[in-house]
Amino acid sequence: MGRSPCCDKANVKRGPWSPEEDSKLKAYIQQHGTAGNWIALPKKIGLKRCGKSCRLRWLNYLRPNLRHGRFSEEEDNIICSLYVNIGSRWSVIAAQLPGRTDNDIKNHWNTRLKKKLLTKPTKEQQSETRQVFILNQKIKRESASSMQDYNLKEVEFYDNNQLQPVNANIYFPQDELYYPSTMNNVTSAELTCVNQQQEDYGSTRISGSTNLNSIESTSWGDMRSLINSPLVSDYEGCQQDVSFDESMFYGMIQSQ
DNA sequence: AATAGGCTCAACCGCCAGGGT
DNA sequence: GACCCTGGCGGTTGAGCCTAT
Repeated sequence: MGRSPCCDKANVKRGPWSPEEDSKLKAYIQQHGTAGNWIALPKKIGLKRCGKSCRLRWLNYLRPNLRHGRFSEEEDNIICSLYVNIGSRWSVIAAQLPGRTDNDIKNHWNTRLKKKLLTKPTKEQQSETRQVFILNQKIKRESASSMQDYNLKEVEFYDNNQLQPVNANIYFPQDELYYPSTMNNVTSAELTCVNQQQEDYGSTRISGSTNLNSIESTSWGDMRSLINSPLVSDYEGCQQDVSFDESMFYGMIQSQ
């Protein structure tokens, strides 16, 4: 015997909600709340809708302080970072983006971000990306160039379990913006500390290459561990920055 | 102008966990 | 412990819109 349905499907209306249904539901919930029982709600209001449908309509469309419309670049970055870390736990991701629903984020990911981030670049694009990066690294190292040569991209690393943000700075080559979506492909990284007190940016750098494969998994959480490693944290008085070995850029996606 | 194919997103489906009996 | 009910969640669908031909 199968499980019993949550409502009598023959007698409930399905499909898009009418403005009248919306206003009935909204007015009732704003006045009385849900009383912790969605299933009983439509009967009380006089709606021929399934309780689950009412709940979804309220959560995704009618409740106050919802934001619809285009996602900002910052929101995209947060979604991507969290997706890399925790996967398709849309409700957890939505909790980090006030005003956005899990359904909105899921749709946005499935229709736009997934394609944008998971499309493999052509070999030509990879080669071009690599050359640009090498060139910028060369400029950075040899001429002790100022920070204007690089776009500062502030990224929040999230702990795998607790979702506590840890701030770090990443410098991307000028005019190049990369999404950290393919960090799972990373094989090595260079951690760099930069002392802001020194004019010569390059000469104060300490660095150490670390093979991320030697750690259990390659995730932003592990990047956090690296940042907090003795190599970096023992170097007092320095600003913590992270730069990447060129091999990390293989497979990364260049934004428009 | 007509039409096919792609895209978006609201809504639905079904599974699971947790609480109550 | 078994069963039922409900809320919550992620995956999927399909109607309507958009765009290219």
